This record gives sequence, C-alpha cells and structure tokens, in this order.
Amino acid sequence: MAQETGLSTLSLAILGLISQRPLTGYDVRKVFATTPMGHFSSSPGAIYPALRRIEEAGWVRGKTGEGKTRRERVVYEITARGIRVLKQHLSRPVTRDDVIWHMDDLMMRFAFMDPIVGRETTLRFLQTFASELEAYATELRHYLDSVRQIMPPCGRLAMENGIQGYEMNTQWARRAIEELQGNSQQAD
Amino acid sequence: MAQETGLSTLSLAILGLISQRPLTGYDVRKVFATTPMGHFSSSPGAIYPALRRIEEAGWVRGKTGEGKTRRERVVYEITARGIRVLKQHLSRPVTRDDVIWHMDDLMMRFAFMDPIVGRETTLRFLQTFASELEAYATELRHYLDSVRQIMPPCGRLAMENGIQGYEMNTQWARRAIEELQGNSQQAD
DNA sequence: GTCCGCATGTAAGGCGTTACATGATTAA
DNA sequence: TTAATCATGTAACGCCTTACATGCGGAC
Repeated sequence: MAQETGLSTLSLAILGLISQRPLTGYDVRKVFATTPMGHFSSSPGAIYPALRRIEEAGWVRGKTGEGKTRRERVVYEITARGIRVLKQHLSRPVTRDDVIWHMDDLMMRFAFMDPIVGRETTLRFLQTFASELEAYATELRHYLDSVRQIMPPCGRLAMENGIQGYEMNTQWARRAIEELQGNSQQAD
Repeated sequence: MAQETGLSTLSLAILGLISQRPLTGYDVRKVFATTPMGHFSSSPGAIYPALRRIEEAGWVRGKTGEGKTRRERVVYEITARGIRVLKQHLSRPVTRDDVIWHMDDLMMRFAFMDPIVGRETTLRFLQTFASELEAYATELRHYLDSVRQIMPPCGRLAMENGIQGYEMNTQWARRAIEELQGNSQQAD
C-alpha cells in the first residue's frame, strides 16, 4: 500500500533482502520466521505470490537449477530495474503522513537504505524523520493536554503510550545520526 | 484477525467506542479522523461494512430516525451480547504472541478495558503485558549481541529501534500500574 | 522405510483501500 | 443558489490469512 512506486511493505521487505544477496523464497521465509524482521508473516501464501509479483514487475529474476542437486529451487536476484525502483522508493522524502501511517514502512526503508542510496541520503532521511516525529509528538501532547480532564484514565494512558513511542523514535533517530556520522564508512 | 472471538482490530475499536456511548457511523469516522485513535482509516468503505458485520453478529443494534430531523442517520448502541463478547475479548490473557504480532490490538484492549472488566483485571493485564514484553526484549538483545558483528550498521540500528520500543512499552506499563493503583476509583 | 525438514505452491475467504455515488442540510 | 458539510453507502481491487497439497532428500 505504499505510494507512487506501488511497492507494498511486504514487497519492499523482500526486494530489500534480495538486494543484499540472492535468495530463494524459502530463504525469505526463514528470515521472516527466525529474525525480528518487521514481524512479517512467513506464510507461503504471502511470500510466493509477492515474489511472483515483483518478478513480473521485472524487479527480480528467478533462476532455477543452480547448485549441486537438480531439486526444484528458484534463486531470485535483483535486476538493474529493481535497484532503480528500490533506490527511488528509498529516496522518497519523509512526510508527516509517513510517520503517522507508515512507520513500519519507514523503518524498513531505513534498514535497507544505506548501501543503496548512500550515507548522506540516509542521514538526511534520519533528520527529517526526527523532525517530523518531534512535530507530531508535540502536537499530540497539546491535544492530550486539552482533553486530559475529560479522558478516562486508561484512554489517557494509552495515548501517552503512543506519544512516548514517537518521542523514543525521535531520540533514537538523533542517536543514530551521531553514530553514523562517527562511523562514516559505508557498507557496499 | 484476532483470536477466538473473531473480533478484528477494527471491529474491536468500533465496538469499544460504541460501548462508551451510542454512535453513528459518521461519529466513528470522526473519532478516527480527528483523534490519534489507533491510527485507523476513517474511510467509509471500512467503517460501514464493519458496522454492518458487528450488527449482524448481534453485538450492536442500529436505530434509525432519532433526534430532531428525519435525516437518514443510524445510531448504534451496544447490546448485552456485545458487552459479553467485549468482556470476553478484553479478558484474554496477554501472550508472548500478542506482544510480538498484535501490539496495536493490545493497546486497543487496554484503552477500553477498565470500565468493562474492572480495575483488577486491568492491572493483571498490565503485569503480564510488562513481563512478556520484558522477556521478549531481553531475548532480542541476546540475538542482537550474537549477530552484532556481522550486521550492517543500519540493520543493527533498525533492530535497536525495535528493542527500545519494547523496553519503552515495558516501562510505560510499570508506570501505568503505579498510577492506576494510586487512583483506585473506576470509571463506571 | 519411514519421518522430518526442505521447497514450492494453490484455493477460498476476509477485509481494508481507493474511488465513486447519492442525497439532505446549513452557511455564504 | 452554490458550496461545504453531514451521512451513508457500493464496486473493484489488492493482498494477506489459513489451510491444504505435493514431492524430494537425508537421517535413523
């Protein structure tokens, strides 16, 4: 459900993984099942159709019959077109809308962006990420203050939980900027 | 996509709101559009079908033609059956699975639970919520430590972001417990 | 020689999204 | 009277979910 590029969050996750190194569908499922990757479902009914879609879009190419055995096994690798789309998707500016509605997409973008778009763009991403988050958190705080009296205690606490999440993310981003500036070499 | 009761997160949100006071579909949309409520979509294509479903399930009852004008306007109120289902759904214990896959559902449950299931159950909810979260965060930290060397810096940072989110939620829950214990009166 | 893990898929169903459609009421 | 807001919906589409299905390879 992502913007202009038509890259859903799941497709982005898969394409990002394959951009790092060629993978089979099963490999992707394993990553989703065994790592805390975006807490995606590893169900075959999600992965294989998604792989087919991004292959039909020309972003990856599947190769059969590699390796020793002639077992059915399709290894996907990213195409030049795929890299282009990925780069375009990862370069999109962070909007207020993104931080409100597409946090998971943003974190996914961040996780893959450094090798694809370069350190400088990554840092710019974090800057706007942090400031959009901060602005939104401030706004929510104001809203909360204005309704604090009339809210049931648990509703208020639930809302504070959300706000603290945004504030935490803001701080995380600022720390990340410092870390990445200190360590300027780029994974490539 | 929620467990046994067949109450999706959106249905839960709507049912929870209606449990507080009778609402029209448009009212629900306004709440979603103007408050930070779970960042749901306020699109009519989501709300009205969901309302219809929970009405068909017998959890709410719609009444037409109230108020001054004879404008088409359906006010929904929760039924005894709806309260029963809500209570059952809100009383479910917090599982490890929930904190990994259904955080938004958990926060929604929390936001509505106090008046429906009582302060004591709410506190128990927060207790298990906190300990499940803490356990999972610890586990992720171990995992992160074990792969720290071989991870690209941004992948590591993305993962730390996730872990910090869990830790933040743990602390939030502990603070919430203290607050709710201090202020024992119950919204009813 | 049987069971488990690898590896790939399909089918039905549910539900949210975007976009479109319709009509009543109120404010300018 | 025109526009905005109130209020309710439908249709097409996409995509995820659960469940089922299939066959190879290695281990015991």
